Amino acid sequence: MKKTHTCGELKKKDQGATVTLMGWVQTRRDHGGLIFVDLRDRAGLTQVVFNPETAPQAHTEAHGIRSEYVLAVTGTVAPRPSGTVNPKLPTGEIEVHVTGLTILNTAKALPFMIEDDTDVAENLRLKYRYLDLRRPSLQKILITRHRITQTVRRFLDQRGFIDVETPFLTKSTPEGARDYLVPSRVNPGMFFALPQSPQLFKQILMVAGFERYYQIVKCFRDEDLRSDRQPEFTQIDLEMSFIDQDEIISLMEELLAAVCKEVKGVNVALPFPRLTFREAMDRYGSDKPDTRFGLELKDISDIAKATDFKVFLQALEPGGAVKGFAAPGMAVLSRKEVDDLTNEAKIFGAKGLAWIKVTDSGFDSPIAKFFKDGQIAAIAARLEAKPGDLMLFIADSPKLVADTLGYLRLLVGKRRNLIDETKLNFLWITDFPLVEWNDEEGRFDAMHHPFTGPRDEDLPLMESDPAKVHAKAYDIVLNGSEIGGGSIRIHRADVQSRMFSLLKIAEEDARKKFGFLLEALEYGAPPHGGLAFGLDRLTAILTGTQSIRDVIAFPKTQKAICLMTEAPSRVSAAQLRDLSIKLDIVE
RNA sequence: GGGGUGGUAGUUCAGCUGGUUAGAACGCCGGCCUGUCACGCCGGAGGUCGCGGGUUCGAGCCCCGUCCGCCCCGCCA
Repeated sequence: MKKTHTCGELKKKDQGATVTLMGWVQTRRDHGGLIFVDLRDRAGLTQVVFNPETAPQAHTEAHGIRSEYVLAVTGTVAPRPSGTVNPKLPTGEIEVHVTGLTILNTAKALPFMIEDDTDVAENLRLKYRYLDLRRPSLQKILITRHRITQTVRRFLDQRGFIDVETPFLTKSTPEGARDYLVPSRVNPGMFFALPQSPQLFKQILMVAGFERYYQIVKCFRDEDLRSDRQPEFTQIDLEMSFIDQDEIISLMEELLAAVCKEVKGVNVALPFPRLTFREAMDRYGSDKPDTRFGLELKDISDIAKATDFKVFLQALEPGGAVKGFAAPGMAVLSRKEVDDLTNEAKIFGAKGLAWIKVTDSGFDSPIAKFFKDGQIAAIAARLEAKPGDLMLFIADSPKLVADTLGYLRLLVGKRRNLIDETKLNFLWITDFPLVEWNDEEGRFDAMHHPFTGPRDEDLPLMESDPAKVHAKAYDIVLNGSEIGGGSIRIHRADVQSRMFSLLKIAEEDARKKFGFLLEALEYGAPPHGGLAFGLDRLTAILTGTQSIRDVIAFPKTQKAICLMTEAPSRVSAAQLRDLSIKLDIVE
């Protein structure tokens, strides 16, 4: 017996046809006489009918059917009697009058129901992931993910990119995130690392002359999880030779446009807007701003300096900033609600949240007494605040001000429903600093990674004023999420060694860690650069889901555990012995 | 490492100020039902109140510890 159709495709025009469907029992409605079963497969639902008069044997067998039994049914497609058409189902005009039933498998009573609008605890969903994944909404997401990767592969193939696999068992590099380590049995005491990204390999492929490389590939980072971070995640990774930043950016815009066209049917406008890192931080307090709404931050340090408000004055002294924005319509907030906002600000280490309500008659604020005539009005003008608005201010170091206000801006945007969820706002962030100061270590760290090229015009500053050097690095942001990033790489060994000395990485250490790349750069490395997209995040945004766990078939919990397989787990003493590993755990 | 939040029937939840036998809905099981699609009607079973300790005459409820899920800070590009 073979299935002839899916459960999602039969229509009125198929009436009279003899068909065989195979699928799962969504629901059974037993009327004593007639039995209705909604049969489900990945394509949809079809109602099949067991009639005791026309098919007594099948009807008798159908009594034993339960939810999620796996059935093969053969029967005739018939239009539904008038008045019983179900407009909610694509197949709702027809039903299948069953003549033959085979129960292919039974199912135990389920831990939860297979339906889209479920609110089952996520730990149960993850334990029984195979049941969770039966839900059409999750299947739809994974199918969309498939369509995204297919579109990407087609596009990149057409543009001359070669799919090359790179090793998963590779070399640990202490920079960046923590590595997942894999012990080498045949080399006792030695470890591979799972790649945080194929970064070095794709550069080597450029040296090898592949010119255009791509890979849709798993990456591994042993850091704490978030709703948009899994320990293993997928990158659309690519690298090109003989190109500059603008060429990569416009090609990637075409790629993203093709993806949006395919999965959303939307023609996104090209080119995408660009902001420099500086401008993004100044205006939005974030290097991945959500530009679907306004509420831009304004610097009021100059006005604050002239007030008598000690909190502002003390923050400004050591090079701090006072910034704020106007939260529309939030002047009605109670004292408690404003206190709640203050507590949100404190998450980021803010010592407090200054606020001024703008009313029809003037201003209302506990700090008003510290301001001289006209100062509050000047601030309100700067923030373009209107009566009914609540002006919010943070005074602290520039980084803390940006982090806190960037977060509050998002919070207000969400609470005031200012975000148009139908928008797809792509945005490039460019001109990142090459390095950032690491106070704890007392040296500069690479902002992107140590192979990112400095802007040509900034090269002379690498030794004299490193903080002022800009990188040929770019991030792509979609609706406030960083969905990708890349850079033009350093392809000359002399620039690379200046970079290492700037980062206080000794020549010898550099040789030990990535000598193979440095050596490769000495054998005719072409100028090259690339980018990697976070496929999981991109898919999450395009499918409108909150957590990337929903776009990964078998995700891990916040403790990096797979509840279905119960990985990670203990291993046998023999396995450890093979690997020359002794555990040091207090039981 | 830290902050927040949740954990009571298979599931989602309610459970008052600590007080008799821990409830509801859905699901499940049995019976009835020939046009349902949230089928309907009747009946029934089902509880380690996450786990451990403490306070108390008495704990689902209070205290301490601990485990797990989720959100976040740190971390991570």
